[in-house]
Amino acid sequence: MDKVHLQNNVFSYFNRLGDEIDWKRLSTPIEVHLTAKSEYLFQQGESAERLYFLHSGLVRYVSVSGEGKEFTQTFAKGPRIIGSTRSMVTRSPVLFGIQALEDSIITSYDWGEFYQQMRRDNAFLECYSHFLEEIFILKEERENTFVKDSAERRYLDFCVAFPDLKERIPQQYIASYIGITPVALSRIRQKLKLKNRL
Amino acid sequence: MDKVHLQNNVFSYFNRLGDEIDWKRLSTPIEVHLTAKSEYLFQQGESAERLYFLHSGLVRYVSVSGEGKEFTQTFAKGPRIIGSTRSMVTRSPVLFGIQALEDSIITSYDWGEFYQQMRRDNAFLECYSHFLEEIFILKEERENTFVKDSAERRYLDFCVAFPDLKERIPQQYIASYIGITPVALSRIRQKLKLKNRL
DNA sequence: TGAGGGAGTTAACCTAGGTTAATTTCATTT
DNA sequence: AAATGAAATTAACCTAGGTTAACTCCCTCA
Repeated sequence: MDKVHLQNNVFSYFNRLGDEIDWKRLSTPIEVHLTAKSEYLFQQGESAERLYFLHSGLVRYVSVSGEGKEFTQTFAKGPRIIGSTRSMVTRSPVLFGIQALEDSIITSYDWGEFYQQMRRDNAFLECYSHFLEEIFILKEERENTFVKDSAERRYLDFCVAFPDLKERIPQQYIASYIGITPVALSRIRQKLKLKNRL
Repeated sequence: MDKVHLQNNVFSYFNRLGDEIDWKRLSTPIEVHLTAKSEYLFQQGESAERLYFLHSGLVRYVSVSGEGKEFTQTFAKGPRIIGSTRSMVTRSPVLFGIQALEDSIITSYDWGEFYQQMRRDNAFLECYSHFLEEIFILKEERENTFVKDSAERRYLDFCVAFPDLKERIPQQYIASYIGITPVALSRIRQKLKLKNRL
């Protein structure tokens, strides 16, 4: 599990989105983070101007409201880029923390350096914009779901979108992902159970 | 108001995000749309794989739920890029229509051709990714607002985010932007009025 | 073995916002 | 000036989900 090997994982992930990236440009050092279950990679409010890559494991993005209520923005399973685009780009504190739900292997680069070194590489930029397109589309879908759908519908959608996660993570996190309390989710599940009995 | 002039508007808008774009690459023809107040540039469900630019005027993005309820995703004032990133990128039907709230001058390019012609230009790609970063960040903020804030809070935020629009557009569209019914918005405004009397 | 302690369930009550419908206000057309 | 009609307000009633709290399962750890 050396750094070279991990770095190659990251490269091949990027290469899947658009090939011929000239990785020789990249000299900024990779950093390794081993984040154990329930620990935080970084906390809300810190500055996390790094490009993180989740090699293996499972995390959630959690943000806490002024009144202290937790809200799960999303879940992410490796292998996958993670982190806060907003914080990287605007050089401002992150609006959410990243918590490991299972032991996770994560690496990171300083985004400022990474971007400066790679931004003249056309293949990289194209790949970066495809990544942005993708996360934008997901956010747009999520916006729609909150406005148009009931909590019950959102729960059913969650079960389709993350079929394996339903068993793997505590129910309260699912509730906070669909934007309701654990109590309300329990009620909904109860109702669904009765409905399917008929 | 000839096409050359309009095209220059679009170019200089892009150039503000990142200069030195080589516009000589671009040969796909620009198209002009004059969309009168309350008319649609395109309707939900159509294919709108074009890069639109709103030169002047005001529009809203409207999507209609299965039950026939309207929801306003956002408002856009010219000059600004408009359209559906999702539809452009995934070549799928748009999930919302664009309706003019005031007479608007809009131009468009076929996105497939535009992108093919410009994608080798580093300055353009960089500028495109900055655009994507920006719209992603806005969506993320909007996601947060729906989960964490009350409708009253969202209304107050709207008034700050679009100070001029409060007077310019019908209240029902504001309601549908913050995700509530016109009746509920009216109630909230009433409550705020009383509160500020004290 | 048994004593926490967190996660989920259930029930009772509360509240924000939805629904329907009546009323008013204002803008446009004739 | 009258007539139409859409937009906003208000009131009465309803419902989804929040809040609090009691109760039950585990699971862990001593």
